Amino acid sequence: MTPTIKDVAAHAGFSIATVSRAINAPHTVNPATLAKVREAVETLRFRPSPLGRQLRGERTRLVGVVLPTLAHPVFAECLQGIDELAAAAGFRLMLTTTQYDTGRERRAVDMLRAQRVEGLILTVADADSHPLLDELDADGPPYVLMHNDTQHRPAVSVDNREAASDGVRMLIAHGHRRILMLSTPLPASDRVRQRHAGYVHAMQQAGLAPEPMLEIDTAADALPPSVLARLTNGARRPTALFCCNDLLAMVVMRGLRHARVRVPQEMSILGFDGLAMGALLAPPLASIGTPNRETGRMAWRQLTASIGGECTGAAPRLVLPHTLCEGGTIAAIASAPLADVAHITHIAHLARVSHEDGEFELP
Amino acid sequence: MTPTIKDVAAHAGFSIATVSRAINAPHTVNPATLAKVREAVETLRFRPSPLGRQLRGERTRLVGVVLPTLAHPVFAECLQGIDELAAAAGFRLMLTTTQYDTGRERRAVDMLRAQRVEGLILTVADADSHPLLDELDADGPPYVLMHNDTQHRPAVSVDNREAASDGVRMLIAHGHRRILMLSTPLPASDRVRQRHAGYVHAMQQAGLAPEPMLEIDTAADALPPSVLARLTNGARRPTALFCCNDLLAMVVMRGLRHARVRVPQEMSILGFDGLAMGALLAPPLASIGTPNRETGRMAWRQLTASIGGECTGAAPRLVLPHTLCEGGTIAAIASAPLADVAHITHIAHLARVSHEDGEFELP
DNA sequence: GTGAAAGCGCTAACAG
DNA sequence: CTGTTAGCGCTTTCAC
Repeated sequence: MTPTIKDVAAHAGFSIATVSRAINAPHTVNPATLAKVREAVETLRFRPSPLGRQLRGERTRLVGVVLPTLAHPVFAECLQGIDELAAAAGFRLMLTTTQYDTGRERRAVDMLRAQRVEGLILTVADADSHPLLDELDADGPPYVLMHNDTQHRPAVSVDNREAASDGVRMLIAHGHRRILMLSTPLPASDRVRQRHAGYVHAMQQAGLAPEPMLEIDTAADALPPSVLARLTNGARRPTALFCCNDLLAMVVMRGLRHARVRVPQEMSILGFDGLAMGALLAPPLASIGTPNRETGRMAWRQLTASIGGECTGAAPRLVLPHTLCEGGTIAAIASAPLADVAHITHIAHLARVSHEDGEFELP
Repeated sequence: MTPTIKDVAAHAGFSIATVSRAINAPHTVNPATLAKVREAVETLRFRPSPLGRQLRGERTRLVGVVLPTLAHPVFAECLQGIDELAAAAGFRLMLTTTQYDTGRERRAVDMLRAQRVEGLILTVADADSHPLLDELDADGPPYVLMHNDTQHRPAVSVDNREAASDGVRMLIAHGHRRILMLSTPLPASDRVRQRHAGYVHAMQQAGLAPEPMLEIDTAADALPPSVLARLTNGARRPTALFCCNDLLAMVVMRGLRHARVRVPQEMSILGFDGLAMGALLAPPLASIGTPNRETGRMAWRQLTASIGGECTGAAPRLVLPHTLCEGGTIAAIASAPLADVAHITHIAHLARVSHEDGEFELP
């Protein structure tokens, strides 16, 4: 069996208390004693069991992470960011995924609380109304939402509304007037809601008519005829598509390719996520980038601030800057000038970064 | 504070022993008592602390997972597979990533062993010679390697050598004779070594001359002139490229596109990994697919078999079937017939599955 | 059927 | 500076 502090004490010829002190407060023991204890620790290959410490109650050095899925690179990158800092700080990560299922979210959090995690980092389906989070606020360990875009709870994310607005304004600045927003058929997350609000805002600001999101089935091999018709026929035919995420954008690009619609000549495409892989497409996908790794890192920092300094009960909301990832999927087109374009110019200050965050790692 | 078994005992008017029994062996207590205890558990919202149980020593229900990175979809998908089964079985996952760093691998395993995990699932840089694994064999908890392709240790993976051979044989069957294998500049992992061995084997079997792997810097924006020259000039000019992974294949495809080399007309491309995203490229990337989610699941099963049934000390090696993901990046070309093509025909039995494993999940 | 008590590995008073 | 002791939350004999 693995050696315990008792074995070390016996081997070194001291009490377990002295061994404990030698390990946790070396300066309080006699150097000679220290040496003997260290020697015993070495020969027995003793590693103090966190369980004993954890049971004593002070700190478990455990943090729970709850994510919808790892199949989406955005969340995998966030987790990567958390893990970097957590490992360096000597914390252990307990991970669960939920597949966007509220029941699984609850079970996961219950399990993690039972394990006495010191804090939680989580991405939930919808953060605005969520009894689970209310409970956490009331009597739970500190937590930080990640990628959830809500005003009412501690969270780290980009401003999805503003980011979407910026993207749509860029499309408008390129001469587009009929811009349609596309989304996945899943029930709207807070993120997607915010992105649509941003789209609506930018359109109205420019005096253009926003439309409801058009839902696309990403599982299908091709775009259904009805969708294709909506995209390519009639006076309402859009000249640009704003896709609520990059994977959707890629699926749509494939669908258009099969339908012989040229991108960007006949249709401009803007995605959201800034996946590194988008830069490898032909043409490279223009997208709104979110700093995923950095989001994970900052969520960690916010959380440890709450854990360490008891001062502020809840971490504040932290808004990280988004970026515009330029690509080849947006064409400038000639069109009637707008009455007012003053508000468009401010996007110039945005850094034009190409996929800053996600560098691939090759196996 | 969170309630303990003591609080429940006090509330119900029984001893903590009875409460413990009511929870863990309900049939051994008086039904009336059971009801009272249950009621107390409900009102206090008592959740037994795993820490107490874990300290008692029997089982921690903790499993450690050590991966090189999550930035690569292959590993993220594996983890997804593990998590599915682990959560269902009531196990908790402790995760660490290593960035292919041996030092971090060791620290991660040390930390997890200290936490008294009941088992480990890990992907290491190179499994064949690895003191860490020898230690685990000697006195550690059971472990299973995932995606590491080695004969000498418990592992779940595809047969990388055979998979690579199958892929190269397919290229040969399409008429290709000058086939080059491309790899990333990283020090070779056991996987890449096996894949190259498979390439060499298939080439020699067909009487063709294998060549050393050509290393490509995937971080660069374009292919360097020297590489481009090797790929496009002279009599040794290859007609097909076998890339040791899909991301590399995509980078190479972009490089060729920029150099105005048409795929597949002037160059055929075969990748390895079967990333779902490959199907979204133009043309869709042909690749050798690995069942990642299933690899994770099977690694879990192998591990729990070792944990549960003390019978076999070590789980055996498990080889999962690979698949050929058809795409549009391979062209048939006319070429001199081979002396012997009998050995090629056997690839017909391989399932031609298009990206069976990785369905995207959209946020 | 139930309770008292010991002990898992460790830390933190409190004595010596 | 070091040892003794009392728990942390829980399970598990062993009596009653």
